[in-house]
Amino acid sequence: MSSPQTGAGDPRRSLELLWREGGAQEGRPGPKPRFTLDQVVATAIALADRSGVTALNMRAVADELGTGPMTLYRYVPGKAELVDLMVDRATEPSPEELAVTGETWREHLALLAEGTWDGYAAHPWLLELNQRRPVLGPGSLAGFDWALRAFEGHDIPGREQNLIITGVMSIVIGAARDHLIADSSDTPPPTTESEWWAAQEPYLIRASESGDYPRLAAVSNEEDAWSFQGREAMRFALDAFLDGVQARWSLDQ
Amino acid sequence: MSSPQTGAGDPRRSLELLWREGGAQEGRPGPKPRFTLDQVVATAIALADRSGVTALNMRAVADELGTGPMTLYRYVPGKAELVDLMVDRATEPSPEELAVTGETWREHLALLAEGTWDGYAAHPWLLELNQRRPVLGPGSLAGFDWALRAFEGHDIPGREQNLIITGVMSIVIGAARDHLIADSSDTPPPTTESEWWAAQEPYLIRASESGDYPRLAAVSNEEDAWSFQGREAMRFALDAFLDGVQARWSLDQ
DNA sequence: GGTATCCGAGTACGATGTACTCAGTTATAG
DNA sequence: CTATAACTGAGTACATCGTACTCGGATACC
Repeated sequence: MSSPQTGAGDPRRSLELLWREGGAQEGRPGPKPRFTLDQVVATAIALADRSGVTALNMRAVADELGTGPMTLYRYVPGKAELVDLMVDRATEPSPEELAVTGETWREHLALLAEGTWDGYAAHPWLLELNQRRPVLGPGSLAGFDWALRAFEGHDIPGREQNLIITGVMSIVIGAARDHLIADSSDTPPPTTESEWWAAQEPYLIRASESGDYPRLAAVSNEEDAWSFQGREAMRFALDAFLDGVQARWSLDQ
Repeated sequence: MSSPQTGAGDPRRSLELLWREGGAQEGRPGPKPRFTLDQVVATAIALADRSGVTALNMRAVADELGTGPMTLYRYVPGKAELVDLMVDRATEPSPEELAVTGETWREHLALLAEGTWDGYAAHPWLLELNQRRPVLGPGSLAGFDWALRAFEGHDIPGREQNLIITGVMSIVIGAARDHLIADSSDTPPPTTESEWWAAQEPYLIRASESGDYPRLAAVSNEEDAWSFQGREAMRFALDAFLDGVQARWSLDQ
């Protein structure tokens, strides 16, 4: 029942941590830290990947590192800021991803969508966070900068470039939220996707038959009305959106 | 640092509560309940509207009602289920909204988008929730059924109707998340939208100047690259998406 | 009126984030 | 080489929040 909120951390602290390039401070008295910030963040991400967001708490991360809960506070000001760091790190495009570029603007944006989708598939806890405003770190900026490659050589105002990329991201995140939330293995109740719909079904049938939702009933009568996978839903909306974008600027692919 | 997760409640319990039409049980021994489930839910919504999701806890809701925390558990099995009820109630279209219909399918979907946007503006805590799979109650179904009116008289398969509506919702929610999250008045740190960006600015400038993000730097140089309001961003993506939908089925508006 | 049932409230416990403290360690100054 | 100063890691403890358990009292049916 408890989960962190991204961006709830003091943005100043999060940004400071995000942007200080692992600056190993030299020439300081005292022992060397036993861990690095990167290690802490990586451990927390691994834990979240494995056990979901509800299992992500300071004691668990500390256990994973073989230390006490309070030791973590030597590296991050609090849990909220740790989550900010996790998000930026998990959002960072890999070198392989950075190396790829779509042949056309449209193909590039499709790659952006697919890559983002894959990212959520690998780190479903990202979807479970309360993402408020994004904390912009090196990872997110690298991703955004890569996305902007789509428009190189085209004459589109920066404002519209932003709006287009934002639109793509909204579509991907929306579809991912609907279809990709893996009920983190060990959060009770362990309701799988099928159990979920099985529980709803009797009520939906009754609702259909009640006559209160005539259009819903009509649609539900069609055989495959609800039979689409997440990636499909994402592609559908994405393609329509990009069709519209293409027409709007008479873009040559 | 703590917040509820929608859909984390046992769906069976939530659904049962959602669909039992305030069935006042008659002829039972024992005193009459002091409150109704509706009252509890309405109180919780009012509290969340006023103070945000972090202030929404069982003790606070109980205080609001002038009773003890445990009394609430006579009406709901737990906080998660209460939140499910709140979501469905807050999502329910008002009678006035239900009465309106767009002249064209496109206008209807635009009304859907605007109405949803307004709903998030009125209940920003909806955006702060970890919405997992939706728990379908009378409110959500009524909203969906209303949305489906867009396609009455058109020959579009139900599956595509669903996909289109889902796409619209993704776009609205994405834009709302980016622009509408009102940092709930009293959650620390009380960072407003402008403070937020002010904190990020120096890092963004340094990032731009570092040369690591050349495309981002180019875009940021344009005067109004980031100057759009949320509703604008939503309309932009929505219009492009609907353009694409329209072309795809050669829809006559 | 007896009785079965249900309501409201109080007490208390477990989980979790984190403030505070202190002993031990180690890089630098002399 | 030694003294010093700062910093690290760990432990203890408290506040918050969800909620299990329990019981006295009220109420409708027989």
